[in-house]
Amino acid sequence: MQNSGPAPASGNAPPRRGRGRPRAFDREAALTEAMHLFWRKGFAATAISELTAAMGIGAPSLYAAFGSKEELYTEALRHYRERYEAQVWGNFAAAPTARAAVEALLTDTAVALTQVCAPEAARGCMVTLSAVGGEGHADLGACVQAARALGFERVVARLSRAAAEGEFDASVDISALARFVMTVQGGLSLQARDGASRAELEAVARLTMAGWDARVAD
Amino acid sequence: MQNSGPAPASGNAPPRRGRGRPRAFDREAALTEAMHLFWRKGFAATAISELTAAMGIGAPSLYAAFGSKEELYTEALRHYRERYEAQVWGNFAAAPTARAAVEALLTDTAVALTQVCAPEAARGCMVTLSAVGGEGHADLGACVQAARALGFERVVARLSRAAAEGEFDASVDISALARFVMTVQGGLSLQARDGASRAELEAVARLTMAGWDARVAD
DNA sequence: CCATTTCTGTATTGTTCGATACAGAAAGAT
DNA sequence: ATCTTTCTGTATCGAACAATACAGAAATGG
Repeated sequence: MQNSGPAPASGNAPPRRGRGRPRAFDREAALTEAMHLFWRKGFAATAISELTAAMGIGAPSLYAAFGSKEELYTEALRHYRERYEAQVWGNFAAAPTARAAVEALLTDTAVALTQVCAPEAARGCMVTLSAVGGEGHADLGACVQAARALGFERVVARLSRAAAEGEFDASVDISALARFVMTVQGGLSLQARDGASRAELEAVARLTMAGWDARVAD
Repeated sequence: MQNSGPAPASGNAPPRRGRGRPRAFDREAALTEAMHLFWRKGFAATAISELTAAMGIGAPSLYAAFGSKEELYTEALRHYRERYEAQVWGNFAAAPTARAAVEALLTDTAVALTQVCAPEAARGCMVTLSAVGGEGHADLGACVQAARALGFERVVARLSRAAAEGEFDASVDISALARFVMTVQGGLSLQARDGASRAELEAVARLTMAGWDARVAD
């Protein structure tokens, strides 16, 4: 039952082909296709037959390589985060001030959510919009919820540091401000899902920063 | 195939019992249970067997009364809006200024999203968080998307009126401001789904209004 | 070479899905 | 009372679901 793949990613310097017949498909490419499908349709509404068709493999290959539908979803989620996280959080982490970090977060989110990668690509963040928790898969739900909580914690940490460095005074409610930022950031995914353009989302980011400036002394 | 119920809700002064055996269950009560289930689990992840169990009826009664799973979802959605819309939009409509209207909208949304009605009730707005469009049901998806668009249009209309009445000057980008408000309002559902409290959501509403004040001359 | 190991494609497992056929029950109509 | 109409409960439909059995193919190790 447990994964017995050929030491899936233990390093990668020695490709370390196992003994038997080699896998005939690119595991990462197949995972990307699965990610796209889960992203667009969600967990429950995506059938194994759709996955195998999109991944270009048979069902036994899918189960041999990924274990189960749940494990495949978990890996697809990890793949998604590894692929897109830097796009949204990279400038946030590098910004010199908390204000610049939050502005970068919202602007980069607006850009990331509106770049069309595929003709019928999913719109909105896979993590933000995932409803897998309510669908009766508590473990997967906890997984995406933890991913969402991480974003909030990052903002809280950055704001705490800014407060310690005197970027704004101690009267600012850091938790409330962080939640405000994450509320907008999440809302951007909902807007993107309903077809909002990049310019429209960037305007939302600007208005949010106006709210920031109204509350935080520069 | 088409609904042949006894003139379902043509008025209600004459209960207007049809000819045959009377229905043994309360249609509205059953619809409420279906709404709760769809709200919590979504369309695809809710099985007919779960619905019949929660509604306390057999499958033939469900199909006789509601037609199909899709039609039941549509009715549950209508039921949801009829039941909760005033709670969120009532004060918005009655407010004397656009600012008061938006503030009421966000505050009332914060309250509505955090009032627990049932032990394991769904959290977040059924319309905002519905992913039925991506699940492969384009018609239902268009239905919820239209419901979401209506909120945006209401805010645009109120802001346009305010601009015409001179509440703020003509340089304000009404569409952008409305989208900002709806982005926050949607984001509140995501926060509520992840367990945010009423006080936390109300703090987000306050920060949003600070942003409003920063952009709009009073 | 042959043995071992692992993957692939076909076919199929048992289960659950959404939706109905059917017979009996409960009402109005006459 | 009898006929007609409509609802209820059981039992079930074909289709689709997630997951596997199995035999053959393709690689390594000896």
